Amino acid sequence: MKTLQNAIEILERHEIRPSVQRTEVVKYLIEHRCHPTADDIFMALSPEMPTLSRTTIYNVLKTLEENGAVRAIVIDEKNVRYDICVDDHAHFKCSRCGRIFDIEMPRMERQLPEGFEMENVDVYYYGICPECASKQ
Amino acid sequence: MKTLQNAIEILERHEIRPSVQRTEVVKYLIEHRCHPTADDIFMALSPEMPTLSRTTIYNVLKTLEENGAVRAIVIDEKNVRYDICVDDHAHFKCSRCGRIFDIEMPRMERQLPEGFEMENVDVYYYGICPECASKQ
DNA sequence: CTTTGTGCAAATTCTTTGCACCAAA
DNA sequence: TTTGGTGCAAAGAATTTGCACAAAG
Repeated sequence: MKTLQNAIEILERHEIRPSVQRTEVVKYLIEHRCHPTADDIFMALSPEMPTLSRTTIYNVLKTLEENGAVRAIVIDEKNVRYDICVDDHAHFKCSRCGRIFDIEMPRMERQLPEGFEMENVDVYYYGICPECASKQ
Repeated sequence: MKTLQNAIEILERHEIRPSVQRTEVVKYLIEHRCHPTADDIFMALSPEMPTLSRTTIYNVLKTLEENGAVRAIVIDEKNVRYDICVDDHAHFKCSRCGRIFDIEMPRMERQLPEGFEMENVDVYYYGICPECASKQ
């Protein structure tokens, strides 16, 4: 399983010490590119790490986000979702099945008004995914 | 005060019965295009309507959103913000002062993969607003 | 009178805090 | 031996639910 090495590399590249918990969270995010919530991650890791705490998940995700290793997705009104940072991409949320898909970032001419300094853009599409569209 | 007439019109256009509470919420959203939260609206209307309940604000906003009269903005991780639906526009959040600005929607070539049916796009910019940028 | 809207209190959910303990540099 | 990381229990904040009463058609 080389995802482990991969996870450690990501942490080190972002100057985060690769503790067991942090490594496991990153590993999970690499293997599950389905934009999990903090609780999804907790529930998934909890069985193999019985003493794991939700607080730790929140701590880890906060650290990862502050250091640019993950990206918080707020496409959902309920809870925040997380995505390992790779290339820049947009998100598509299917309003029928609720799944979130990675979508190529649209090329857009950024014509911000005078004086606005942009650091980042998030693009969220809403609609029906191919699967839901086909069945009905 | 013709905002009242305006508010009633908006409600009727969306086939929502213009109760006092609904009309007041819409009036507030028309007059305050600063993307308030449910609580902002509650706090603002509460003094003149002492029996008003937060539940009602949530109910009203839900109805308005379901009928397309307002738009929920989830640019913020904490709470949902609301915007009266007018033309299509993007949002810019200043990471220094936290204010949210309306920005012209960027022209973008939407090249969604085969099969995805788009209903809506949200574009959220993050950065520094002119005011914060000028005062260094 | 039947349906729709309002609002209180309580419950729920997601996230954060305070603090003590453990581990690594 | 000091700093950083983890995790429990409790607190906090935003939103929802259940239910009863009020209002409108």
